[in-house]
Formats: sequence, C-alpha cells, structure tokens
Amino acid sequence: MITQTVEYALRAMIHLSHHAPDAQTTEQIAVATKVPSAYLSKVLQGLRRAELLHLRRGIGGGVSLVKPPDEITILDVVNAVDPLQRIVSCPLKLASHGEKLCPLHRRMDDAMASVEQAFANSTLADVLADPSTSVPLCNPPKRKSGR
Amino acid sequence: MITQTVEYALRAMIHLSHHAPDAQTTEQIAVATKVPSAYLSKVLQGLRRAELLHLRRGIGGGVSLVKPPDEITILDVVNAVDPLQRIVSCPLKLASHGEKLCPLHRRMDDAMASVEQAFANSTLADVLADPSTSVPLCNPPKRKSGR
DNA sequence: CCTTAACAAGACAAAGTTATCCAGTTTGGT
DNA sequence: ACCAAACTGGATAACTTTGTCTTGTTAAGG
Repeated sequence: MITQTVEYALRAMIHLSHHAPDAQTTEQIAVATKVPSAYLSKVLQGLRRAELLHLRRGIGGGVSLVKPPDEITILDVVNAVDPLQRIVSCPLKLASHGEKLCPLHRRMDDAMASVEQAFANSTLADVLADPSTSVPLCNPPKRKSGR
Repeated sequence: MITQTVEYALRAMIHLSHHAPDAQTTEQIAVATKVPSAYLSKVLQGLRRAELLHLRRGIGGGVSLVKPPDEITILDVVNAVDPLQRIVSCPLKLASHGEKLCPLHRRMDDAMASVEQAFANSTLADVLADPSTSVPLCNPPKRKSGR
C-alpha cells in the first residue's frame, strides 16, 4: 500500500513543494531524494497523468507543481501513482454478502479507511510547515565558512 | 500491506476459528475460503512457523489452531505471513534524521500505526462474534428440504 | 539551423510475489 | 507390511513491480 513507487512520488512532490513554484529537473529531484533517476522519470509521468505535475522539455525545462502545495494532499499523490484499494465488496464473491462486507473484511476496510483519512488530512504544505523536527527529506543546511 | 497472502492467511484462520478446536484439511480450507490449495499449503506453513497452527500429516491429519480464537489477533496473523512494516528510521538514511522521522515519514508511520492498532484490537473470536451482519467468509446455511 | 538540455516512450532486465506440480515423508488403519 | 490420506519441500512458471537503457522528440539560444 505504501509501495516503493508511492514513497518515491511523495519524496518528489515534497521536494517540489519545497522549491515551489520553481521547476526542478528530474535529475535534480533524483539526487535530492535519492531515487534512481530513470525510474523517477516514470513515476513523474504518472503524476503528470494525474495532473499534479507539469513537465516541460528542452533547455530550461523541468518539473513543476500544477497547484500550490496547500492544495495537494498526500492522498492525492498516493492515488495518482498507486491508488489506495478500499474493499468495496466481498472478495470471495459470495452472493449473500454482496456489497455488505463480512466482519473480517469490514475490519480490514476500516483500517484502510483510517489510512485514507490520515492521508487526506495532510497537505504537502502541512508537511513542510510541520514544526516537529527536521526539514522533510533534507539534511539541515551545513554552515560553510565560505558562505 | 494487505497482500494476497495476508488475505488468504486471514481467511484460513477465520475458517479454522469457526471450526475450532477441530482440525480441517488444507483441501477443506481451500474450498471453503476459495484459495488455490497448493498455494494455501505454503501460506499455512508460514502460519505454522509462527506457531499459530499445528499441522499433522497422515490419515486423519489436518490443520488446527494452537491457541483459542480469542487469543489470536488479526495482527498476529498479518505479522506471521507478511509483517507490517513500520517506518523506524529515515528511509533516505539522512544522518541528521537518524531515528527521528521527518514530517513526511512521521505521517506515513502514523498511518501504519493506526492500522497496526486496529489489527491488534481484533481477535479472531471478535470477528466471529461480530453481530453486524453475515457470518465471516460464509454464505448463510441454505435451508434444504431433505435436512 | 545547429547544438545542447531536458523530457518521452518503448524494450528489456532483475527481483519479488503468487501460483502450480511433483516426488517425498508421515501416519492411521487394516 | 501395506495402502491411502495428508502434509513437506523443491523446482518451476506466470505475473507484477522495480529499475535500466536506448532512441526519440521538444525547446531555448546563439
């Protein structure tokens, strides 16, 4: 459910939010988020199909967010690349169960619902603004003498 | 996170709980839970390794629960076959983050924690006793004339 | 118009998951 | 002892996910 692809997509989106509204190249994102760049480009294409990203090619091109970070939730990102699978009907196809989930699947879907809820309640801006600890994905800027 | 294997394992455990403390053959479980029997036997071996099941071979053998259904949680079953992956340290291996999760991964792990919590709070007996709707996994017994 | 930076798209490879099959081994009953 | 019912373990196959590579296509700038 939190697949590698989802993890990569979230890293990329956070990184872009951090630099919003500026564009970043795929390569820049790959380095910053430690994602294999060739694979990242596939993931980004998924995010573009979901209309979360704008990709421009050619010199000076790159990747940018379509909407500001406070209008994009974690759930949006997850659903763009690997949609959260809710259990909507009996996986055993029991006719008598139909749309009503049995107690087992009811519980499993409740768990999925809580994840969906949590993801829907956090925007990328929320994540960036989180006062808790460190900057998402980033080492704190090193204080260098020559700067 | 709720992989096919986990789904199968839970179906088998619920089925066994339903018949506890009697044993069932792998084939009986496979038919009742609509799981491919050859694969089910692998899944059951995982549950045995986790000491949730007792498998006996030979005539009259079969699969039985090691503990009563009210002492086995959904989480026990999940962790036996495909352990729930909590995020315990920064996936980017940023030295500065170390054990502290950044706001992104903190949120992701919180979601995992809520799932873990939900799974830990339901025993197999709870699922069976659930008054909500239908019997877990089963079609209601059909009223046949000759019976 | 040519070069170069950048994304696009498809083929392909590696690894993990799911599923099948078969030749053993154990066990109870005759 | 033998037979038949059941699980065991290993090999293998199909499929999905993850990752790489190569060849295109787009766009800016001189």
